[in-house]
Amino acid sequence: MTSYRPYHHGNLRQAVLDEASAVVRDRGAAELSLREIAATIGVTHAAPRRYFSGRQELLDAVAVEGFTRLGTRLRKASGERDHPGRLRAVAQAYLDFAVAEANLLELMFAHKRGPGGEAVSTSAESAFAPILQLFQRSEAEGLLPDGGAVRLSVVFLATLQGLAGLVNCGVVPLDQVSELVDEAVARFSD
Amino acid sequence: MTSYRPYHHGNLRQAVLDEASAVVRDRGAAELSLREIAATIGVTHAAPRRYFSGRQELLDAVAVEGFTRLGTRLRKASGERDHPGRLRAVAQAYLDFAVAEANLLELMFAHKRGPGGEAVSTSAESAFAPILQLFQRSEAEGLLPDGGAVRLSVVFLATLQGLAGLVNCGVVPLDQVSELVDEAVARFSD
DNA sequence: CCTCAATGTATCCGCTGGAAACAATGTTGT
DNA sequence: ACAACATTGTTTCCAGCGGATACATTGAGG
Repeated sequence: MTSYRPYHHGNLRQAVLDEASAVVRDRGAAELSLREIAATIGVTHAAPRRYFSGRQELLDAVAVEGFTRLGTRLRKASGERDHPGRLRAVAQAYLDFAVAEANLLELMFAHKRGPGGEAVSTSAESAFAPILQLFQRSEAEGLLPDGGAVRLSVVFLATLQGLAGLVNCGVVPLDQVSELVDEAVARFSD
Repeated sequence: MTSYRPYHHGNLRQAVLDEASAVVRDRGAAELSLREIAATIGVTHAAPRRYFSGRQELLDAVAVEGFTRLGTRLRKASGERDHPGRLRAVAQAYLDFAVAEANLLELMFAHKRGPGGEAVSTSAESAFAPILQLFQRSEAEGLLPDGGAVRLSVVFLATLQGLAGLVNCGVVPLDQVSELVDEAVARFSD
């Protein structure tokens, strides 16, 4: 007997978002097709439009979800005892995420965004907050020269994101990540 | 009198490549359409296929051209006298390029590549060679602690590329780039 | 001149994002 | 209980895309 499928899905928005995330993870944002996602869920290609006004908006939502998950990981990692330990843990968490979710990271840092793309920017700032707080705390504890915690945190973040990008586009081999992370941490530990 | 258009274009490959570069620069790689490019040049949409077997191959060619231009700029900038000066000049050149060619940079560092994508990787390595040489030279001149010039240069490059990414995706405002570059250079000057 | 390779054209395919009119289903007020 | 309304999914259309193939035009070499 065929399972009965009601006219209303009940949770289409989340189903579409989940499927979109899966497609991005497995094949990248460029391969994402609204029609394919709808077909996978078992719904007409016009149905998802009730929740996402277009392709770009769906991609933005996937990016926001990505930043939320990244932020959670960074926050968990920023609780080590000493300054270099915190940097190391955060850097490791960042690159673990970046390598495991290469396609998602590319989407998250994509230049292009739809109307309402501010949501992506604010979710990005939230995700990066733990890094800023880490430097501010270390500064307050006297583990760092006074002043410029914001600047330092941004440059540190840039280093992590840059490493992630170089790894994911093939310039840096995976087996060198660990020693490069060590070098990066050393640059921000004095 | 209407200019006579011969059956054979004479330089179609270059014309397609130039137009593709212009589209990427102005609207981003995602907006690039083979048909539109062909129409702009005044040729059938199937004609460019004689030179680029598909869309991805054309994008790869645009990326290679981008790395070539970036490499030229970096090489020119790496001729300053002292180590911090060289870092500063290279960093400035990198971010100038990144900001002016945001869409192109995104394509250059894109995860996805077609068959024959090794050409992109090798052109990237060539472009980055000046940065590696810069650190090796500084090390040889005793301006840097011995060992790890390769690691240092990769992490420095990552910092630059990361800053570029953060600026281009809107996380870092343009008017903070200069002071962030200073901070980054300071991290690699001891 | 004739042949042949190179280059551009014409035409077809399936797929995509998007828009609009329509149908089925819940919900709410009386 | 029932009518009016809002929500949600369907159907049907469109133009554009990348790609493939068969064909026409051109130029180069024997």
